[in-house]
Amino acid sequence: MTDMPKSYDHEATEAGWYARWEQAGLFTADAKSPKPKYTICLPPPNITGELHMGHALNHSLQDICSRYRRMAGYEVLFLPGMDHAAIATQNVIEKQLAAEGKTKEQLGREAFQARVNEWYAEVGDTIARQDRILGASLDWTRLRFTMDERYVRSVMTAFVAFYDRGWIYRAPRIVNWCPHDQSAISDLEVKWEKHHDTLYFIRYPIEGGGEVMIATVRPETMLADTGVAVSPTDPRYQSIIGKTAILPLVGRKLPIVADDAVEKDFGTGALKVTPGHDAMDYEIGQRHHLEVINGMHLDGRMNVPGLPYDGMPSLEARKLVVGDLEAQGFLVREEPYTHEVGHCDRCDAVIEPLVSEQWWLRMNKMRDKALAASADGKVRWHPERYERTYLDWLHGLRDWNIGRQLWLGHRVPVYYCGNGHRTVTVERPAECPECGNREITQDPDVLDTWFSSALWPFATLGWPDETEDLRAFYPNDMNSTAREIINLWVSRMIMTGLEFMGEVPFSDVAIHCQVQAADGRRMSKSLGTGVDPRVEGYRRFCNKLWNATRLVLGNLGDGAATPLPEPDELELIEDRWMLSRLASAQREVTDGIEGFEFQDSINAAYGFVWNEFCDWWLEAAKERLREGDTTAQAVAIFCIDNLLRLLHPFMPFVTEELWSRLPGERDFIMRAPWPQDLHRYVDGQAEVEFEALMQTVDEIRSYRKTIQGAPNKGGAVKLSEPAAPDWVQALTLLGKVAVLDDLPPGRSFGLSTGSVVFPTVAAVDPALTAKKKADLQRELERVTAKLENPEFRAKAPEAVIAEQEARADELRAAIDRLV
RNA sequence: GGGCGGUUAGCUCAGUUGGCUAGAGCGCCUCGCUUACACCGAGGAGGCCGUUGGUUCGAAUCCAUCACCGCCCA
Repeated sequence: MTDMPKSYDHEATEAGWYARWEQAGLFTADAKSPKPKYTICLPPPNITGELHMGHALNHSLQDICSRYRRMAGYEVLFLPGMDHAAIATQNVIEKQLAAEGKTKEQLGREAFQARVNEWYAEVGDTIARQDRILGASLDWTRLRFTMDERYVRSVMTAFVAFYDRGWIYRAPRIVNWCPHDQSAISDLEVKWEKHHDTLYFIRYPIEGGGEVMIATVRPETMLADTGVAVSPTDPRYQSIIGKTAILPLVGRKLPIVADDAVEKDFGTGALKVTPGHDAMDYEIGQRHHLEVINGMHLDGRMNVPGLPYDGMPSLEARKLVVGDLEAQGFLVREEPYTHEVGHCDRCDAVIEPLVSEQWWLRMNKMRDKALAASADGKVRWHPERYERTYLDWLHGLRDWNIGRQLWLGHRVPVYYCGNGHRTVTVERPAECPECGNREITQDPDVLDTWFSSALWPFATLGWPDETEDLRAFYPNDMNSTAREIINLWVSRMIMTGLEFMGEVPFSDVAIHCQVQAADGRRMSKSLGTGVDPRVEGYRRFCNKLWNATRLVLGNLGDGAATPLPEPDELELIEDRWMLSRLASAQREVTDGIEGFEFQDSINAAYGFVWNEFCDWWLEAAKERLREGDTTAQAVAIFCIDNLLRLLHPFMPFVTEELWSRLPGERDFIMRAPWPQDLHRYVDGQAEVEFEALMQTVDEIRSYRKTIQGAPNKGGAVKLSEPAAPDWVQALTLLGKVAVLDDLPPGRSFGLSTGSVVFPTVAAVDPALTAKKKADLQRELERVTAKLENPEFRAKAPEAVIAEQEARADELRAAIDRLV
């Protein structure tokens, strides 16, 4: 028969295929190919650990698109890569060191970097292995890492280009400071958490008499206060605007100013202004020319020389400050207070807003281009609603703090000579171009990791060099990402792509749902859910596919070469129906992929294979296959050939394995053309007729089950119309009945196409019949009521009315049959 | 505080422009080891589609309100 095992063994069959694909160079893109190009640059996973289920899903989605496009005739580049993820990696390594009782400072920069390199190598291998297990058809000959020499050069080039445009500048600003990482981080890297704190009410005396009460959750920051602000429309405070308050514990004079930013309803309506340690206060301070005092060191300890709190961690200082305020009579009361506190996304430390010198990138020009590109429809979002997320963020976009004070990352290409001249060049200068001084030092700051990621779609292809790859594969076609990455990454790629390449980096952005897929297996919601059930559903489906193929191959004999008959040569209703359904499945699967509705694709393919090909056609054609009927063989092979190709993007391994077992010379399935030209097999009449047959079979099966202790075969059917030979054959096999002209005695039931008799004396469960009848009658009443409503008749479309009338007739007939 | 999404069968979710007789997979119940598959086949049970209103001949689908959950951004 066949050498195929009885069930599909994933491990045995999958292990070899990836290596064979790779060896055959099937994933290697040819930049010289005359075919149309299709490019996806894989979002580079952070080299911080193994891939998780979100990656698996995302990589799979991109692989589906890549494999589909290859089969559809495109030259596909699916480019793999990894991201150095400076701040995240630094944290990972620091945690490892901490577990060993060490710190990075003890190690020193060089040893730390060596340790990081080891880590990159190890994790990089793991990630690549996982992608191979997943089956992702990535072009490993083009693997990129954001710390590769060439990539670093791209990053430096971009920095210098921005600098030369005058968009990069260094300035003090209030930033989100992570005291643990000792670095500024961007707004997007701050996560907000609810904290239960205390709101302290403190009175500040006013020069010349009186006082003003403020409320704060961070009393220690008052040591850096330089003003008091009230709302200009607050009647309570009109009289004190312009006066001067005296800062308790310190004695500093604080101008009292009026500013719209002050919320009258919060606290006392009077705000202590600490421009050095609060973003909003900083803005108020700018507007009123208040002094900026830096009250904190970069490690989070207080910087208040001359005061007893100097050098204390902030929380300790807070206690002491509150105690002193109380002792000196300035503290009025305390209230419990819940508010949102910023934490570092990477290390969870509480963020301290503070003023620091940073590198900034001016975004307004790039922002405007990105907005225009969106308005012109150059980038399409799937689902569409995410375009708004992108646009909203762009509209409120401010200059980007691209500097970080980390040990890891791309060091900014900014050099200073001994005389203090600044040079910004891709390569380290040997001497100062201005004064010839040879004492050159590089700025210690590194770049935000997203700065380098923003260049991904073209830096991976060799930019700034005009490489063959860059010409062939830019712009990319699709970018697939999780929605929380839209602003961090996608928006920035669009901006840099427009700026440096003059074109959007990709035409479509697919935002995948946050559904988790289990490691190592391609899956979707339609194949079951949850982690284990999913793997389970996928496994079952593979097995079903395996066995359907096994059945066909086991009965093939010598008839394998029979060509598929033309549509008008097909005699049997089930064959015509089957090929018509195949054409329809091809359409749905294709439309689903093209339209970024992958779920629809998978559903269509799954439903076709299981519920149509296996459950109906194979069951009806089994007998013919056993007898060596060459038409049945041809239809079977044709269907399997096509459905394997339709499934290949979703299930690369099992389809490749089964394809290789089909008769004839077989190249790799992933090089086979995508199924097409099936339209001529569409046969609406065959579908209607076969559906009637399926309904008849359903009725027979259902009646059989209502008879207590009924055998699962036997019985006789008489059709009301003269029986066509192909109906007789199909009914006999599917309904397990004899089709006769004269029914024998027995228990008789009405069918929509005739009647059926079972040779039994056993009783029919009366409760079952009664319930069925009641359901039908209730339904009939509803339909009748609708039809008797004159407004329905007057206003509903003709087709709907006709539909309801037909429905009523059907219900009446069904009720009659039950009697 | 602003924005977005979700709330449908025990679980996880589909339901396109309102016409639904509300579906799927898993789970559950009954029957069946029929020579592709028990990783299977057959039959079934199970839902006032989160709340309250509104528009409409007709609402899971449109509008409004509320409730709870989640995410993003301030």
